[in-house]
Amino acid sequence: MTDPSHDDDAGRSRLVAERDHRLSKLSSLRDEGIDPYPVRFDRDRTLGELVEEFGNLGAGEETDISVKVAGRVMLRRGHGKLFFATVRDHSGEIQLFVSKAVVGDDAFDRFDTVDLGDWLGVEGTVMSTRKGELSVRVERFELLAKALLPLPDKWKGLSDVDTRFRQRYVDLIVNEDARRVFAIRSAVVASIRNSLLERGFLEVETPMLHDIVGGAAARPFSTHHNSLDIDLYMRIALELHLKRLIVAGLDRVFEIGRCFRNEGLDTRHNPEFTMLEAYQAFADYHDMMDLTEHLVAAAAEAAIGTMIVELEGRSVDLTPPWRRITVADLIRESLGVTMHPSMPVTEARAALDDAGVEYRDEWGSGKLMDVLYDDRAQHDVFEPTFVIDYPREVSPLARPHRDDPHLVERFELIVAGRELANAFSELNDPVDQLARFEAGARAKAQGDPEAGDVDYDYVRALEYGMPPAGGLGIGIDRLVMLIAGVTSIREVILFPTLRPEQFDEAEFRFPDA
RNA sequence: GGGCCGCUAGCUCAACUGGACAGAGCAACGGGCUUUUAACCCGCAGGUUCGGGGUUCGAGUCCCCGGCGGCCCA
Repeated sequence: MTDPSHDDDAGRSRLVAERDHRLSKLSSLRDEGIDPYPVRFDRDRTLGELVEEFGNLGAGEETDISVKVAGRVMLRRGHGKLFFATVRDHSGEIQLFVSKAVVGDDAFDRFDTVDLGDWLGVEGTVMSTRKGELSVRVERFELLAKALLPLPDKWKGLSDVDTRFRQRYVDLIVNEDARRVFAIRSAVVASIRNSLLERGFLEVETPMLHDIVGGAAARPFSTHHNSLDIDLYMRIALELHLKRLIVAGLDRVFEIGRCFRNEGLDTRHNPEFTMLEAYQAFADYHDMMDLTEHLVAAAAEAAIGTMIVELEGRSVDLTPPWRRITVADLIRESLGVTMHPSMPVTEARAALDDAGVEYRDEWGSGKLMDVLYDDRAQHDVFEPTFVIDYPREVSPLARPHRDDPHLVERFELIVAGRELANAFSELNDPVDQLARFEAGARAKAQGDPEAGDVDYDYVRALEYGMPPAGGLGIGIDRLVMLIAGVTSIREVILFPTLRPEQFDEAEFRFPDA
């Protein structure tokens, strides 16, 4: 390969030229016996801790307290025989004050070769500048890792969404808001986990590889196990294994885990996403509503310190209790139409015709009612609302309603027109469950790609007796979207699914060292 | 899958109804500066305008095909 220092930059991209320039800095350092990628650095505090400890230093005040800190160089300001640099770690930022008189001529020249994006370890004393900026007066510094590629615009950051998601590491370096969203995500998950553990729930992990499809209506990803020579599916839900544990007598269980659905990608769907499911013996769906209110409100409080969230220019108040309304009442309220799963199909179809909603011939009144709710009523629900009592036809794992056998004891939590949670009083009658599995299997045989299989082992489990139980599923990604106030699921998933990038291997060839 | 919108320097963006050599800020490079705060000042360089084809005296701009992305819909 050519020596970059003698290479002709003409005709090459600015990026390649800059990278080559930085590569030549690497070889210069190595020539001087300096390792540009040393093995470790002993810092004695984080930058956040440094700011916390010395934040009240008066302007111009200097200490003789020596510190060792590390961070990435984000800004640089040269003044002849003085450099200012801003370095950042995960916890905060600090200014470096690098004086030629303090570090000496050689080290000062070496600092001149430091690039934005480099990681530095420094040792020096804590001081405040004349303008009152907390700084470290650098006495020694060490390159901890060289950055070969330039950072995006130091002020505007990176805004191209494709690049932001493909190179999330760059997004997180330069976009404060991206860091904020993932801090919120971590706090939300921690809060939910803590809330459930406090209530006596046991956290479990169940298989992601399933031999049959069940627990939800969705198309699965298929894979193959070589040594057993069987096809397997990535799980589309957590439900059926967790309920086996309720059969087992585990009483209260939950899992926070990845599910996979082989569907399109849009602002609300990623092929892999995170679900919380929790099951509580001896409880019903009313108990699960109370639990949901607590989990969501506590998560918002923990993550952003308030239950008022801002979304699409509107405020949503998550303070419990939330409105509870039946599907039938909601349809009546927003469309002026009365529907019930027991109504004649012709009348149900007429209601959808009036609303301009399309349907299929094989759908019964319950399915038609659910579709009308889904298409015409759900989107207008903005404040947190439990929509309850769904048609039995669309809820194969939920228990029949205690007052109306055409309905099931089920709710969805709707916020800002989006479904955040789904829960039931769980069906624990093995005879009824088998019949519903078989109905689903018939639909699958007739070509419904989202229908599931008969899970005989699950029916067998029910035959051993599942206590009455309430179950709850919450889409964690959507909950984080709500609390963080973002409108795309890709904003809350660190590495969302993307079309693979095409690389040119020639761009990754390095000159001989 | 359908409709609409977009793709210009490493990043963020300009470029009139088709008109001259495609510009600017940041980053980079060279120089100056020992208290800056997106430091500043001087200088210099950087382009397959997503790709291909077409129309035209002339295309970043218009047309066609393709790629990638975004939004909306199913």
